[in-house]
Amino acid sequence: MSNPESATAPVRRAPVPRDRCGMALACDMLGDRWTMLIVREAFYGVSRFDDLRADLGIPRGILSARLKALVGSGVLERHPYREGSARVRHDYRLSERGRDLGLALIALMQWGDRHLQEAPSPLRITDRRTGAPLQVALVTPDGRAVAAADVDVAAEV
Amino acid sequence: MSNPESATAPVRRAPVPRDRCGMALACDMLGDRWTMLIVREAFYGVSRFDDLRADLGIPRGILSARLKALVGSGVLERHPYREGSARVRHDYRLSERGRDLGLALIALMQWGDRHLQEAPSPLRITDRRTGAPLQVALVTPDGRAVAAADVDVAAEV
DNA sequence: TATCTGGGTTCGCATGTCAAACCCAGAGTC
DNA sequence: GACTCTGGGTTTGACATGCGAACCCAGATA
Repeated sequence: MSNPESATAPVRRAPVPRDRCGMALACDMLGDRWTMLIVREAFYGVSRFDDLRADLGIPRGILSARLKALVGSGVLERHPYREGSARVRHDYRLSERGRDLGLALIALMQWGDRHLQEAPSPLRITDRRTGAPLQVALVTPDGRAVAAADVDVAAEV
Repeated sequence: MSNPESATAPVRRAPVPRDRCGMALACDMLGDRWTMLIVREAFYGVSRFDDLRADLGIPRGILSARLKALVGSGVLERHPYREGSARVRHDYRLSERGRDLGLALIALMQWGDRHLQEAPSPLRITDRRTGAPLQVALVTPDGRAVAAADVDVAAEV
């Protein structure tokens, strides 16, 4: 990514205002200690209140509030289900919008695996057809990966 | 991404424990209201305490603490600089590790741009050689993008 | 000597987080 | 038809963290 070390004038302001930057908006929505972890669980398929609670060790009140927010912002959907003759209950599953977050989560995971961990993660992300391991990268519209050195980031005027 | 809608037994536990999941570790490090936004500013090249403060509207004490943590975890580096004859000061710039977070940030940005915003972001991420717009995707080792439907996610035993 | 500026630290109050206790609907049980 | 169990919550009150405003400090400038 273009990051001139040269001693030009320092950047004083982000080129994109916060309220028009998708990343900043995403951070506002996902940026707290639990929300990302809840989405991660949902991504793994954990969908029930008590399972989430047990798996994450999150307080009930916080989990309740975060789930409400995630449903409200369309990342999770609340689905009714019944198990045998039990009464109807609800679980929380990724919506289309939530599933689309997968790439960002994987990118974060691969970064964490590279930099924050000694042992490699036990999670394998592969091409279903060939079994080849997959990595997050920037690609051109015809699907070719581009080296970091060839990536240009610039704000439109 | 493989997300079976079928009525199989629900997943009760994440397949990867939190202390061995790069994503969870990354969330522990970056998961609060400000840290990601600070990294975003650094990514844009904003590097000085007061510029960060003005741009983000973050309280001084919090900014100071977050910068310390980010330097401590090796995402930012504190560099001395001097401007003209002024005394030596310090600014905060992405380290190699921090620069490597770029992909995850871009993934998050593109998700936010797609789902959280009406107007497209003014930020253009392009191939320096051809000018083609770039997108985050999963690629095989030889650099070919793989469609989401062909991606398989599974934990090793 | 006084002042300005970048880069902080220190305050006291407001807000958020937490664990534990409580609630509640319906199914099974006696 | 009272009792209890279970999933999925809400309430409560102590504690931690966040916040803005005020203060500090070093060196350059006036």
